[in-house]
Amino acid sequence: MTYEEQRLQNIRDNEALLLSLGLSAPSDPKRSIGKTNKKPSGALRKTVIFERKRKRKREASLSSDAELNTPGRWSSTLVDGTSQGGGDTASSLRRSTRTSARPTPCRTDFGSRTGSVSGTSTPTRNARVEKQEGEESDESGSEYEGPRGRKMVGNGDGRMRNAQRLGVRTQDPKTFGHIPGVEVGRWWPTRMDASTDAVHAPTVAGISGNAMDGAWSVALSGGYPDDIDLGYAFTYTGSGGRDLKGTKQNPKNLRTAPQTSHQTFDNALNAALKKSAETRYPVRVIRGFKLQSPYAPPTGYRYDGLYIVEKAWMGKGLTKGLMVCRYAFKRMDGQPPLLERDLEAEREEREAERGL
DNA sequence: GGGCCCGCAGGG
DNA sequence: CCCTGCGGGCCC
Repeated sequence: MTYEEQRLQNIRDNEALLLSLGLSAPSDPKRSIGKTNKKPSGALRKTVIFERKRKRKREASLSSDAELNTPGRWSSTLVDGTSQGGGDTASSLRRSTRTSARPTPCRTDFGSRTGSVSGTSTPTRNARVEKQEGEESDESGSEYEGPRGRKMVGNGDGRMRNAQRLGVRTQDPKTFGHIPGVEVGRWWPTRMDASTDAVHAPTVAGISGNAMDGAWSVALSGGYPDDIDLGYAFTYTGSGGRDLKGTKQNPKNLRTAPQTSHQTFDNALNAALKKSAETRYPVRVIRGFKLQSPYAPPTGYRYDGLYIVEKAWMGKGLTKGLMVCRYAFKRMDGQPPLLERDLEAEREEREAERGL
């Protein structure tokens, strides 16, 4: 079986799994917009069509604030919920993303928060608080007003480059549920910025959590192309099984690498999601631009709200038949609707910019 | 677009 | 300290 055959087979299997869990459609029929007489193969067909149409290129370099401000156009298609707040459009959501992304005033004690389930974690204080204060003091001209922090570091060979620096974190990411002050739909240009806002702390890892408490958040970034994303439900693949060091002769010290061994639930992050399937505590979800899905943002990363891990199991992965840990997620009810990409509108916008 | 090589959080 | 992990900037 070729890679592509295996991928499509896994997508079919994952879709069938979601179907068996009753996740093939939103749980509340009233929340479903439009005609939803989808055939079981509908989601797969949609995924395939979408991937054929989608451009992989990241639309704009993130060096310009003006470009940071244009994560792409959205349709106002409602996916699994009714519009909340009456007349709230996708554009207003994006606007609020920008205007509310300014870091809140520094607070050094996180204290207890309502909605926190863990209550036992002791967040470490960010050591760069003082250094960060005073930066971006004049934000009036900055369209993206989210967390910043760039510093030049050596590249090991005399060259210098911009380094990602975490901003001032005012909330504890090791808690369950929404982060106070962070609305569903908030958008960031990078993982580091999402980490600063405490929605998803790891800057590389897809899963945040531990085996004892469960998972607080996950990032969907398209690292496993056989996962399926229905928006209100999706499958997710665990971590591990990759050789990140390279060979002894050629140590790459990579952050990601092809899978070379089986994943297991002994992996702390995989165990965290397995635990979440037992506790049914909510997991924050962010979707990234590399995710092959109609629900992925065109650029950057977006907070899409709370999901429940409905099931954890082992399955065959895409690489050499190696096993992976898999999970089925379902979106909780009563949240703002998801945004669906409008590829046609994005194409028109690109052409309009080209014509300028 | 591929290769390189870093920064970062979190856990052991 | 060490290691892992669905990043990202910048080189060619």
